[in-house]
Formats: sequence, C-alpha cells, structure tokens
Amino acid sequence: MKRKDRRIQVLDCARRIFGRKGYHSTSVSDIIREAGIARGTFYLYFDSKRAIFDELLDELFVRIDECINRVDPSVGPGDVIGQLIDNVERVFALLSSDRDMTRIVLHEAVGLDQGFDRKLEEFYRKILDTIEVSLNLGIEMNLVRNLDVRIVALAILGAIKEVLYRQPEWLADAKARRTASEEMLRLFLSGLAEQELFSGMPEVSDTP
Amino acid sequence: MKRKDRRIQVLDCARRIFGRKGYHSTSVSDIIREAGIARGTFYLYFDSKRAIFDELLDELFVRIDECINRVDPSVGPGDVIGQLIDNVERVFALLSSDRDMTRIVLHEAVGLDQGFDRKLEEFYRKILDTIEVSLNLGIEMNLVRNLDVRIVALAILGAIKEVLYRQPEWLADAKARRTASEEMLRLFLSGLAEQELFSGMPEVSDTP
Amino acid sequence: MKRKDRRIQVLDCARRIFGRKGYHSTSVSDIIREAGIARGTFYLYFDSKRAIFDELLDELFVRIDECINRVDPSVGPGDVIGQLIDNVERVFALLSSDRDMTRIVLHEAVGLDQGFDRKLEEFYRKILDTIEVSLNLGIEMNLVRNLDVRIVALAILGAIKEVLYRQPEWLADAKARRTASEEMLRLFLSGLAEQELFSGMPEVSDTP
Amino acid sequence: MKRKDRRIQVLDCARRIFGRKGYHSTSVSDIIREAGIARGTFYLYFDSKRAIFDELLDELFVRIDECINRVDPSVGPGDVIGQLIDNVERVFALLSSDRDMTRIVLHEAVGLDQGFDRKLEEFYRKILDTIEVSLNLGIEMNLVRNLDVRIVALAILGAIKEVLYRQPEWLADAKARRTASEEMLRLFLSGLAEQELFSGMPEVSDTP
DNA sequence: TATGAATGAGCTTTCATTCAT
DNA sequence: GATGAATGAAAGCTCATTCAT
Repeated sequence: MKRKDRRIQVLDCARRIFGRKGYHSTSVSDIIREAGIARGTFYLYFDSKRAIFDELLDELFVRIDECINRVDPSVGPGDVIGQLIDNVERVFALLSSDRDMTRIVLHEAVGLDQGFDRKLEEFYRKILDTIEVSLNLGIEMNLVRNLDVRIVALAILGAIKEVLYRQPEWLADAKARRTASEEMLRLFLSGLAEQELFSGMPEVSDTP
Repeated sequence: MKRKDRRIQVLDCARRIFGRKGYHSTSVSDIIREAGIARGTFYLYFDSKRAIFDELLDELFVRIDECINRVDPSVGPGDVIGQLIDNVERVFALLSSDRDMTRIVLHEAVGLDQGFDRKLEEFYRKILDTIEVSLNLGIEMNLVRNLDVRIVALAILGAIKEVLYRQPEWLADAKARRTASEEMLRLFLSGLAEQELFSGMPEVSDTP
Repeated sequence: MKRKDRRIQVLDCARRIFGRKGYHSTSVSDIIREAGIARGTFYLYFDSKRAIFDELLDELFVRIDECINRVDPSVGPGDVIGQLIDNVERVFALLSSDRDMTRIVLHEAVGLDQGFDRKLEEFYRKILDTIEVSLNLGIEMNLVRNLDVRIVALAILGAIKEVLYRQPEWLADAKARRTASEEMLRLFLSGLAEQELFSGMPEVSDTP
Repeated sequence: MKRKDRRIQVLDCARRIFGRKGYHSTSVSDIIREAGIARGTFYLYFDSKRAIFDELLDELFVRIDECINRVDPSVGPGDVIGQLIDNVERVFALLSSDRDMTRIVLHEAVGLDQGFDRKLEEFYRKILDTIEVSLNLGIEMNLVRNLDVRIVALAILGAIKEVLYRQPEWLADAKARRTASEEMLRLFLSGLAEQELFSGMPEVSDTP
C-alpha cells in the first residue's frame, strides 16, 4: 500500500478508537488490530502513541479554527446575527463529520499530560477570545446589554460544547443542524440583547 | 485508628490526588504514600482502585443530588425564580467545598470504562430531567416561551459546567457565588421569559 | 525473603550474567530467570537495568580504589618497591574474587553510553594519575631514569589489565598471585631503574 | 554503480559508524542512511549486520597480520631490535589509518557473541604466539634473561593495546609514531635484556 | 488489623530482516 | 539490481492486586 494511504488508514482507525475508548484506554495493540497491520508498521508511520494522538488533535483544531470567523460589524445588525448563526452551524457541521475526535476534545481534559492540557487550554482560550470580542463589539454597538463578558463567554462555550457532546445524532442532518444553531442563538441573543432582536427573524420550523 | 476514621482519611487523600492528576495518572502508590499506609492496608479498606474512585463519585453525586430541589410551582412566579437561583447557588457552594472531585466529574468522561460512563450519564440525565421538568413547568405557567426543552436544558447544563470548571476561584467566596448565580440566571431567564421577569429583581451589585 | 538479602541475591545473579554476556546481551529476563523472581520484583529493587549495572560498577570501583595506596617515599628504596608490589597484588587479589565484573570493567568500553564511558574514563584516569605520581617520585629520587611518564604509565596500566583479563585462573591462588605481581614488577622496574634495583630481591620461585 | 564499488562504499560507512558508536549502538538504519542506500539494498550486499561487522573485522585482522613479521635471528643482535621496533611501528601506522575499527578491536570484547569472542581470541592468540616465539628466541640467543614468557608476552600486548587505545592523536604523525615505538621498546628491552642493549641505539629526540 | 514483598499481565517501543514491486 | 513497506520477536518497564507474615 502507498505510504500516504496507509497513513490515512491508520489515522482513521486510531481516531475511531480514541474516540470510543479515550486516550488512556486505547492501546497501540488496539490500533494495529483494527488497522490490520503489524506492530512495527505502526511505528514506521508514527513516532509514538502520543504522536498519532497529537496529529489527530492538531488536525481537528485547525479545521475548527477555519470554521470560526470573527464577526464583521460593518454590515447591518441582522447580518451580524446571521454571521453568528453561520459560525455555530459550521462548527456543528464539522464536528458531525468527526464525532470521534469530538468526544476527545470535549471531554479528555484531565491527566493526559501538561503538553496536552496546555494545547487544549490554548485552543479553548482562542475560542473564548473570539466570543468575548464579539460580545464587546455588541455592547459597543448597543446590541448587547452591559454584562460580565467573561462569564457569559464561558456560558456560551459551555452550552455549545454540551450540546455537541450529548446530541451527536442531530449533527447528522443538515436541516436539524440549522435548527439547533438557531435555537441556541435565539436562547442567548434574547438574553443578551437590549431590545428584541429576533422580531424580524423567520420562525424556526418544528424543532423536534 | 478506628476503621471508620481510616477509611475517611484514605478517601480524603484519594480525592485530593484524583482531583489533581485524574483517574488514570493516579496510582495506588500515590494514594498510599499520601495516606501513609501500607499497600495491603489499602486493599483492606477498598476492593480496588476503581472501587475507591466509585465511592468518591457516589458520595459527590448524592450530595449534589441533595442540593437540587424540584421547583415548587404553588408559590408565585417571583419565588420560582428565587428557587432556581437557590438551586444554582447551592451547587456552586457544594462544589466549592470539593474542587478535586469537581474536576473529575466535569471532565473525566471518556475511557474509564462503560460502568463509569453509564454512572456519569445517569447522573447528568437526572439533572437534565430536573431542568427539563422546570422548563416545561415554566412553559405551562406561561413564564417561559415555547422552545425546544431538550436542547435548552443541555445548554443550561453545559453553561453551568463550564463556568464551574474554568472559574474555581469564584467558588471560594460566598458573595461572589451569589453574584455568579444571578448573572447566569439573568442570562438564561431574559432569553427564556416571554416578558421581562427581572424587572422586579434587585440589581446585582458590581459583577466583576 | 528479607529486603536486604534479596537485593544481594539479585545483585549476585546480575553480576554473574553481566560478566558472562556483557551489558547489552544481558536482558532483565536473564537476570530474573537466574534469580528466580518475577519481573516486577526486579524493579522493586532496582530502577532499571542500567541502575543495577551502575551499582555493581560503583561497588567495584570503590573496592579497587581502596586497594591502591600512594607510595610513601619516606621509607627506603627497597620498601618503595615492596609497596608497589603490594599494590599490584592487592588489585590481583580483589579481582580474583570478582571475575565477572572484572571482565566488564576491563573490556566493555564502547557504546554503552556517555555516562558509562565517562565513569570508566574517570576511574582509569585516577589509576593513571597514581602511577604517574609514583613514576615522577621515582625520577626525583633517582630511582627511575628520565622517561615519558605518560606513555609509560599507560603501558603499565595496559600490561596489568591484559594479564588480569586473560589469566583469571592465576588469580585463584594466593601464591601464584604473589609470583605474578613480582614478575610484572621485575619486568617494569628493570626497565625503569637507572641501576639494577633487583639485585637484592629474593629470586622468584617456579613461576608456572 | 559497480557492485564492487558499492560494497566498498557501504563497508566504509559501516566502519566509520561502528567505530564511533560500537557494534550494539549502530543500527542498520544508521548504515544505510550514511550510505544513502535503501534497506533492501543493504541485504543484497551483506547477509546481516553481523556479517558486515565480521567482514570489517577480518579485513583488519589480515592487515595487522601482514604488519607483523617474525624476527629473523640470522642477522646481528642490533638488527633484531630494529626488526622489533619496525614491527611495532608498522602496527601503529596501520591503526592510525583506521582508528574506527581500532576502537572496536581493542575494546568491544564482551557480549557480542561466542563467535566474535572466539575470533578475537584467536587473533590475539596469534599475536601472543609471535611475541612468545620472539621472546624464546631471545632467551636462546642470550639476549633476553630467563623469565615467564607467557606473562611477559601478555604484558607487552596489553601495554601496546592501551597506548594505541588512549593516545590516538599520536598516531597521526609519523615522527611521533617512531618516537613512541622506540620508547615502548626501550621500556621493555631494558627490562628484558641481560645486559644493556640500548647502548648502541640512537638517542630518542625530545620525547614530550 | 497491618504490612510490604511478590506477582505477572500488559504496556510502549525497537530493530534486524524479508519480500513484493 | 534496487526499493522501502511490512514484519514480529523481544526488549525494558509499570502497576493493580495478592498473600504470607
């Protein structure tokens, strides 16, 4: 088999198993059994169990990062909301295509090692920063009432994480994803907005 | 030392170390070193490493459970809100007294084993049920607009978990806890309520 | 078994096998098989394969070190020679009691690792220094002709090492050790001395 | 590339690396990386890692062997000494041109395997035989006093080995090699000879 | 009760060697 | 001839658990 194909194949197997059993409970033996390769072959492609895990992690981080755009305030208020919904929806869509690593990123946070913890921390910090900047922007634009930006950003992040983690079956269907994104946004925006911003929004259809 | 006291002492040590290093990275050696007991003694009190972990977990679940009361709708609408705030605040207070296990419960979710996953699942399911029942009640009482109860319950749970996990320093101070609880509630309620329910609430003092 | 006894037992087994097969070809499996203990037991007593080897090495170095005394020049010339012979004989006697590590120290010099190489280097450097000091002293006292101290010290060390390495059966018998020590000394002294120092020495009896 | 040239190229790389890192620490990967060939190609030219090592060893043994000539006693006593000096000097010269394998031969003696040990043993045995024959000849010719031939041969071999191993920088310069050879010979001959044989020898210039 | 020496299955990793292309 | 992906035995080491004292 071509070197590149084999890499991808092993990465796919590893992703699946890490997602199901977590980092610690996944052994190299598990991976090579699933991939149908010999022990040595694994180390031909990856330096260590940790290395393949990191590679999967980085890959996901990059893709998530690409999903999230800073809100462009130069458009009208309605479009700002549209941009936010699009952001959330893109993240939902991405993670629906990689539920295995999603489980890892969302919930394997303790005890891996300092390197992993730092990397994860950094990743979430960046997302939080994006949310906080958006909130501050909203406050400046008088779209958002005065509030504790840090705590609200955390709440938003946490809400999204939990929905992603607990409801993976939603993620399969594009229409349902749109619905969920809108519902989340509605939940937060109605709470944050100084006046009713959703008046002009189309009614969400049959949330299941 | 009395059997009961020794149990408690070992449980305390274990809780501390599990909280700091996570389940996998904590070894029985770590625990007995900290507790100052012999290897064999550990197994005199606990069946296995897993068993002591489970015991700590159950203990915490019970205590959290005791914190959360179903909302009593027979009182007026304002008191319903007060009951919700009290619920959140009690959870905050509890977890502030046991940050170690908090870390575990909030973030060690993957890869321990099926038994652990099921137990955690059950625990969160119960909390979610409580939230959902409260939401449905609110809808019936026309305090809460029509919404997707399941997704919103998840969002609320996730938001609380994230704040708890990321902001442990808040948990130390009772006054700050009250502030945080109110800010969270305000965030959600303003979004959920059909009309402005917070009009009659006392203004929160200096949210930092 | 008592902790101390077991340590000694394992050290003895390890010494024997290291001596026979060398560091690299000796596996921990070899040692535990010989010692009749479980894999884990080995690591209960020693941090690593390297650690037990180092311990054996250090033990030997200390003992060799204790054998070698600087020559005391305040006595007469004849006694100086006697002191040298005694030094050589004591080293012979010591190594006869530990042939296994002798093989290691004398010939395992390449490729272990930097730490080992440095330790060995240091050890030989100390011996060479002792020899050089003795030679310089001899030159000052006009007992030894003017010569290249460094190269001659090396030659003496090398000669002793080779005899020790290749003729271990000599080392068993105390009388033969005395004979060998004297023969070595005679060889070198007759070459180093400006006049015939051995004229007054008793004739060596039946070198085998 | 011609088969013969490739063989030589790979042998050269292997010699260099074995010399630097020793047999065990040298991997086939090291060799093929240095030689710029593929894994399989290596095994096209050599049966195994062990086989290429043996080949290098044999090559060196043959060359050393060619350096050492039996002393021809039919010439006068002075020329006998000259022949000995020439022998030593040729060995020094040879090894100066191949320091890498020198390190191996002189110090990688334990733990390769029985085959290696036997081969090395045989090689040194031959050298020792040559020395012993020369000594016996000297004794017969009354040039050498009566002594234990076996032990003295060992001492001479050991002295030469040690100087070669520890002082490789000398080996670079032809003049220094001559000086060292003479110093060594002087050391031994003055000790071995019944009368002063060096009286007629040219004085060594500036031994450092 | 309490001890701590002993266990052994199982982990990650290495590397000389093979073989289909 | 040449390649390099694939192999798998064996290495060093960890750690939850047991049991004789």
